[in-house]
Amino acid sequence: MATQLTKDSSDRSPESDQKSAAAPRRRLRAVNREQQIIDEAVSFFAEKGFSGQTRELGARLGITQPLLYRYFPTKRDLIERVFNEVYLNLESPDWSNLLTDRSRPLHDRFCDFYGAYSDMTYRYEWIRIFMFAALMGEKLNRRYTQLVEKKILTPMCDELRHYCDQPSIEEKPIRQLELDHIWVMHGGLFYYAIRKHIYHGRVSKDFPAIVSRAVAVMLAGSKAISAQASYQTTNG
Amino acid sequence: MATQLTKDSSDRSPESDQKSAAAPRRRLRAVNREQQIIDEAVSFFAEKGFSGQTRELGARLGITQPLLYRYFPTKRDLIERVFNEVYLNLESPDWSNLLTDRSRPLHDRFCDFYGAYSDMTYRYEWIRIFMFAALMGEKLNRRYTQLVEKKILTPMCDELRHYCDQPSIEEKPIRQLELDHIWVMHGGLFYYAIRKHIYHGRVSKDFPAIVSRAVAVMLAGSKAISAQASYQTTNG
DNA sequence: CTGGTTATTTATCATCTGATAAACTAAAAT
DNA sequence: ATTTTAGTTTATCAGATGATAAATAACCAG
Repeated sequence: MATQLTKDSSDRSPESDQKSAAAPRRRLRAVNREQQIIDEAVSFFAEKGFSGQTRELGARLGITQPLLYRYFPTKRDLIERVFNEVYLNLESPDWSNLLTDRSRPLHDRFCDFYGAYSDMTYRYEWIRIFMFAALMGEKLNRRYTQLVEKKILTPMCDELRHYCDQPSIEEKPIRQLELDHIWVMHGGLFYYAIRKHIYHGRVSKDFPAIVSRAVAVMLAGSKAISAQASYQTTNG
Repeated sequence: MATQLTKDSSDRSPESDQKSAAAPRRRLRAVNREQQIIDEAVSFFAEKGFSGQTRELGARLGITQPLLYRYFPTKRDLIERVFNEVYLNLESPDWSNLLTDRSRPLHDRFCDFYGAYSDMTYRYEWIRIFMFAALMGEKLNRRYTQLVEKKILTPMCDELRHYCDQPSIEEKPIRQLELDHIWVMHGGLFYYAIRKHIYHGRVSKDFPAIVSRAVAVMLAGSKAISAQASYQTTNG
């Protein structure tokens, strides 16, 4: 209670007549200001969640809160723009090319993929906004995980089948259980970013080493297991 | 203003003389009411997050909002009790006994552990409250992950070393990278619950099958990898 | 049945918070 | 220099929200 939001305007004496230091209210072109707001909003909402208040966002930008409403009709509209900003990059890259180039060892392909993928998504802002959105019940997350299943995990699955001398996904369709198996590795690596950026826990810096080992174990283990009948796809 | 808080007292006609249906304001003993509030608060905050409003919580309980403040001085106090309720169960069970019983196959031990562990933690309320708390910056999560590392992952690591004919953790201490390796499987399985309860994504029902396969692959893969020099602990 | 205890409600406060309208002013146009 | 445009602030609203005090009534003891 009584958490004063009024900043320190009270303890700034009215005698402070330093004109130059007073930051003479610079004006930006609309397009620039809008982008500036979005950029700061990404950082702000990533830190505070979407219940963060518009006045505080304004303060971080050095502008007043009503100015936000010149550029975004509602807070919700601003949030949608933030989603776009963070999410838009995801459609663009075509990971499957990286994953399915069979002229290279599978281990290397997976490692390189996670190098690129983690650069894009294992970031403080990305991870946290993604999780905040998920907890809010945004549809964004389901759409994204479906995209991941289609564009990343399914190709991975096919390559893994090939690696283990098993029929391709065209010959034998993928079951959810098989996707979930790949999800364990994929989610396990993603969880590294969750531990880092959401739990603020201690994680080793050498993420490529984690990836390399996880991939190596997964490949070797899958090959060994696929030799046993019990883990084969049961339809046959 | 004039958002009527009085529930549906307005649209209940004064002629409704059904004494029984009118729910004549039952009183509970303080202890029972307190527990009832906590139980509902767990469900409520799990769904809405901790920015959920006390009036809505009261409505779900069929009581007025000020009554909450008879039992909990502030909303924060109620939240702390919710943390306790969800978190308290964690200290009690001693997983290491289950994990370190070398008279049983390691695969079975790991599978049984995840059966019990998931029953406790892969629940809607637990997962979501845990994630909400983490995003709020609560210290609960770091404490918990440290507990997991100490009580679960470290024993697992030791058993895995033994399984791969490597020196015990007493002979050669565990590095963070090695913990992170186990974290990939552990977090990967936890991520199944995240996909289910936070993303509301499609997951296969047969979680034990996922565990069994993930464990089998991890064990076989680790054994295969440990034969290669490149993935040995480098100090030696 | 009566009176006391206390669980519960009603009424209300103070502040927060998203949003709007009008005044203001820096920068561009003439 | 003057006018015009448009970026920004000041003032303010309406509803939301955590919290408090006093009134009410259900339950229990005698």
